[in-house]
Amino acid sequence: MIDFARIKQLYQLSVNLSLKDIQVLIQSAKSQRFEAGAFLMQEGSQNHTVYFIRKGLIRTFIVNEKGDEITTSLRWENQMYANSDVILFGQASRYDVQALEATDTLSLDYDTLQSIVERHPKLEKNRKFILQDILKQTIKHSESFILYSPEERYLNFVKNNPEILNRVPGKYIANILGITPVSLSRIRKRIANKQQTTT
Amino acid sequence: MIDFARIKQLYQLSVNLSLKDIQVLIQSAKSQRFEAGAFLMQEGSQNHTVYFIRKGLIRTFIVNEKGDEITTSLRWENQMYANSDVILFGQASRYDVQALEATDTLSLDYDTLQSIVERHPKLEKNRKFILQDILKQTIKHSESFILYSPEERYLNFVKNNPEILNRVPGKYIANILGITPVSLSRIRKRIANKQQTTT
DNA sequence: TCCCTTTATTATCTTTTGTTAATCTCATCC
DNA sequence: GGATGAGATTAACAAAAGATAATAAAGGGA
Repeated sequence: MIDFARIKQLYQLSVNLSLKDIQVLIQSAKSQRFEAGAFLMQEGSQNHTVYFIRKGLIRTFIVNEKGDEITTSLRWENQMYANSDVILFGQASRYDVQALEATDTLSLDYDTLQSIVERHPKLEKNRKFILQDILKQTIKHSESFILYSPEERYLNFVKNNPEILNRVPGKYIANILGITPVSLSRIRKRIANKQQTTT
Repeated sequence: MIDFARIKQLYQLSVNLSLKDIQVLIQSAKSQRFEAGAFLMQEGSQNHTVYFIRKGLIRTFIVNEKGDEITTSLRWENQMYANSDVILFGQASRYDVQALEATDTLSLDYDTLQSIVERHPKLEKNRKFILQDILKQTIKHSESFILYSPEERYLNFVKNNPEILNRVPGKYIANILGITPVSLSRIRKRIANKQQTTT
């Protein structure tokens, strides 16, 4: 039985998937739901799973020597998550991955995904597409630290991810911007004051 | 006639290139030399060329509103350079790319490279390999801003790129670390003082 | 070798951030 | 509805970074 909701979600992975390609993927993918607070993976794991988020929101964090949790990424609807430590660097995950809201995913083991792609060369283009897309985002993020001040990074974040602002505690956003929650609070105040003067 | 130096250089692109694959690439690649100070590309260009650096060193910089040059990347022997604005984002380059030393490259138009890869599926693995490698570096760079202080970033840079330190003006390194040259100077002093006290 | 230009360091001052802790706000659970 | 707890803001101080300018050092070219 074909689940049209699934198809629609998966279809957003890329522009040029044929119905047949989609079927191949769907048959291998598995639905998983994580309640708010549940962990998709934990530090030390070798979990090769690639997740596609149908609904919900997850964060990735790393615990530093001081014991502080540092959030390194947020992902939400129609985005992928794969653990770069495990999949790219071949090492145990330094990260924990946690659902911040009840989150519905489609998941697929990376090696399974690989073999499917190898047996279906047309999917290769999709893989490239996904890799490139992740690369684009990562380049932009990396560049933002070189080109912009913390305040500018915050303003850019607000502009580019307005729908996420009210779904996530600000302290996680602060981490991603490379600043402390206290500093983020001050930046917000500074911006508010500037706007007052302007208005 | 086969240029063995070229083969050796190209071979380092990846682990699993067959001699035949190498020949295909070599026949299409072109040697280009840039003297110190010369530009590989300039801001506004749509240059699709992918460069492989056989010898030498280049930097990528962007000119901000104030007119300052901000160096965003350095590349040297056995590394690739491709303009992400043009190739990934499909827009005119915001960057200038300049040789800091006399630099010998092998270059190939990206579209040509694409069509070669499409005609020789075994090269696809290599493309993946290269994309993944760039992604790894970019992730690490991006993460360093979230996880480490400027001082720690500098120490990491020194540890990971000792051979580059004496080939590049520190102000370019400062840019890449996301700090000002003046601040880098102070960090160096701070580190020197700490070591004195320890010894 | 000497000069000139570029780069690095130092100084001074201002602004921002980090750190820690206290206070405030708000949502939630019993 | 009151208590609880997580998150945000504010305060106060120390540390670090930015900006600008002056000085020192180094490197390259004639």
